[in-house]
Amino acid sequence: MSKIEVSLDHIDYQILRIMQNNARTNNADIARELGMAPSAILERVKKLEQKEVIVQYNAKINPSALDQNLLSFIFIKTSDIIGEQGVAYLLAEIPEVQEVHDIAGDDGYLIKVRTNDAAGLVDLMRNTLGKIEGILSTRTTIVLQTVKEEQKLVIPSKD
Amino acid sequence: MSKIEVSLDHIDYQILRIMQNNARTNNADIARELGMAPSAILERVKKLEQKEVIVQYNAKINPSALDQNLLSFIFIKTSDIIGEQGVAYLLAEIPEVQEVHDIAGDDGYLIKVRTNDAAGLVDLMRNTLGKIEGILSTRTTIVLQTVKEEQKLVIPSKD
DNA sequence: TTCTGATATAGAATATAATTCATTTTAAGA
DNA sequence: TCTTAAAATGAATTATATTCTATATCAGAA
Repeated sequence: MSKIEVSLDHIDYQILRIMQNNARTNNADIARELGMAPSAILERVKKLEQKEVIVQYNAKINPSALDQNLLSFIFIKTSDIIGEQGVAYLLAEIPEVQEVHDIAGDDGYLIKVRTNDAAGLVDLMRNTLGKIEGILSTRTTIVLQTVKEEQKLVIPSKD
Repeated sequence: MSKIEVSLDHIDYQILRIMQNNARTNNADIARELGMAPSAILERVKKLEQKEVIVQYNAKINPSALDQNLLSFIFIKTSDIIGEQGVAYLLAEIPEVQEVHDIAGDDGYLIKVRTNDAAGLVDLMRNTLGKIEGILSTRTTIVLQTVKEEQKLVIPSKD
């Protein structure tokens, strides 16, 4: 997701606000809500996609429906040189790893991992992380309960 | 998002896989891909929503398009009693706070925060977090670069 | 002011898709 | 085998997406 410089007007913001809340809202409904023609909405949405303002449409699935009940954050110290991110890319390839962040001050990464349970986490650390060259140490934080988990951005109310 | 016990078959898994990758895939396309009638897909998708397997449809927006270029994780120690989460709910109400997790071992929370820049973070900490009773201390980790950020779950390939 | 070009929108026409519903199929139990 | 419930199909209807052309809007140049 590259840094982009785009100019969005308040109609774009309204579209983003609607889409962020329900990505399956159809153009006709958006058009009705904003008092515009569906074709105009279609054009704007396509443009937002094309400018990579809208990156993706996700269905958020309840982890417990797939029996994925353990969420963990792991700090990982590596031998990666600053600016290089060899280990990071390896981490990013692991399906259970949802996020990989290069963090300041620790010569390392913070990753977010979802597994079935504690056994699954141990297994992942031993058999997957354990096989990655360049990991010097890890520190794991277990999530007991998630109170909020969204990726909604704050959208300006005016231009 | 409550814990749920549901029985999903491999067709449900396939639908979830498709929806997770593109929540705007229409029923007709899913039907074509799975070799079924659109009406059958419609029924299943509605059932998945109703059973709260699919929780929400999100549009993922590029943060930099909204000039939100700083991501931070903050560990927060509080005077919350175990089991009670007064501070957590206050944190969850802050729009810039995307996630609030109750974590093990630290009498505290881990939150994920998105602001325009460092000044925005300082402002948030001073004027918003600073006003919350019960916060004992904070430790902030700044994200320099995000290598991966998804919420896709690992979906079983068989029942 | 008047023209020009670029951009955005509306609105009509057509293509696709969603939705409903009656019928059929399937699978498990009696 | 019969019964029942759940799920799927396929046809019919309604709604939406998409395309296209004509207008409208606006900024800058003559």
